Amino acid sequence: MANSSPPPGTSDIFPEEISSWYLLEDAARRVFPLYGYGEFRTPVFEYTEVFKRGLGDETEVVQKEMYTFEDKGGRSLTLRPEGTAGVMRALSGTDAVNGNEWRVFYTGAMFRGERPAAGRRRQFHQIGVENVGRAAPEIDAECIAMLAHYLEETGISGSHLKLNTRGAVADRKPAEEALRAHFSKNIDVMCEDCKNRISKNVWRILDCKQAQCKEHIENTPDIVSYFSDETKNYFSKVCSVLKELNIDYEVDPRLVRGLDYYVHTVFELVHPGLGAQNAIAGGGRYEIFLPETKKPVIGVGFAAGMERLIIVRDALGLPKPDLKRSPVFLVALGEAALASNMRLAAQLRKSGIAVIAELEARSMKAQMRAADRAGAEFAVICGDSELQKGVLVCKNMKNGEQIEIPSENIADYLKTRIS
RNA sequence: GUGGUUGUAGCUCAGUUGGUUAGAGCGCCUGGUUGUGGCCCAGGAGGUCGCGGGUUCAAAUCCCGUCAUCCACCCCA
Repeated sequence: MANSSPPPGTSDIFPEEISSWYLLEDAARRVFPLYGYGEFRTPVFEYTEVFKRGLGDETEVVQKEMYTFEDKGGRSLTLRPEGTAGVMRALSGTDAVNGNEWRVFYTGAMFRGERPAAGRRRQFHQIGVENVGRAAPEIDAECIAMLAHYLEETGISGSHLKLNTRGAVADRKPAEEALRAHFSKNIDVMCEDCKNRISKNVWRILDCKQAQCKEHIENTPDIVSYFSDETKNYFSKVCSVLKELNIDYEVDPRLVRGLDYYVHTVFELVHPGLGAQNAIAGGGRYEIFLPETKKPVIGVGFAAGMERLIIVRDALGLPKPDLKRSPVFLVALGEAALASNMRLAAQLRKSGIAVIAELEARSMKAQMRAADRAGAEFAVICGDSELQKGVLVCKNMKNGEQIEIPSENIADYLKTRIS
């Protein structure tokens, strides 16, 4: 047991647990194309700049959670901490910059150098969706609807949607000023983090959980009043479309997300089945400035945490498909049978039957035990007498019945009987 | 990065105020059945007690350090 564990915050996924992952990926590949989204794959590492300019220099993620390294050519590269920035980088070379719409989804590993906890890993996996190039509240709402649809498809129920608006870029300044003015009155009694946040990212103070900050957060001025009509109209349109689509949500004016690129709609899907990290998915509308474009690339999207989805599925007691299937075990008694079984195994596999063949000619008892453990539906027994007669003994492992089958018919016999 | 928790066999865990050859259940192997699994019975293999140091006549047990785990803070998926 000495060194069998991988680096902190990473995990091995053994074959017996992989079915949960297939289930989540399969659901994504089924649902998202129904909305016109195609799968997109970007590198797991990018130039460090891609994330700095994408997520914002002052964000937690960029400041202290990125896995950054220099390659042999002296380039600063970073393991992607999230999926959006890379997709934007890729799409900035397309007509998305002119407002032509792209609909893509992705799934893959992300990396953040945090202390592991329940539902939080250093290498974790996300399924994400991006609608790029167009801005319309209807798209935001459809995106959320698609997330709800996806979740339904994975069998997860009982999650709760929180919704908020961060306002248009132009609206930010006045709101930020107001917040700063409000908090600066009491900042000396607030927590260290908040003292830091007041200059770097006032918004984050809103979801501080420290007791000494709570009361000052509670009497925060109504931010909405600082927003323009454009922002208010945009947000109320998102809400009304969600209502039309029968999607329940709760407007949470404190919902602030940690990435700087968000504008207008932000949302988070939380579930009680998790620990303290109760968000299973989150997203919103964003604008990302790229050096090679004059206008920002715009879009709306979300990402769901696959580990967290699996935790919730397990907490809900949802079944995992059983993928362990080795319906036929070839028992060999003696050297001649061993050789003939190798040929038989190859033949059966080519006709689509999953086979485990004995490779050492151990005792029959050991082989039968192995067949049982492999979950075989049939044990096909071959020894000298069978070779002489040109037959194989086929034993049904469920009911114990066994029958001699002419060797040339074995594939057909098994094919019609295995489930 | 900051707190706390745990670390004994492949797995889940016992191990009494420090005291001889460190245990159980499950799993694994062999036999009971000269060519028949699951149940039962008998036997067997398997442990640097996370690692390093210290205290002691004596350490799995006490102390320090370290690594890893899990959880919380933070942040987010």
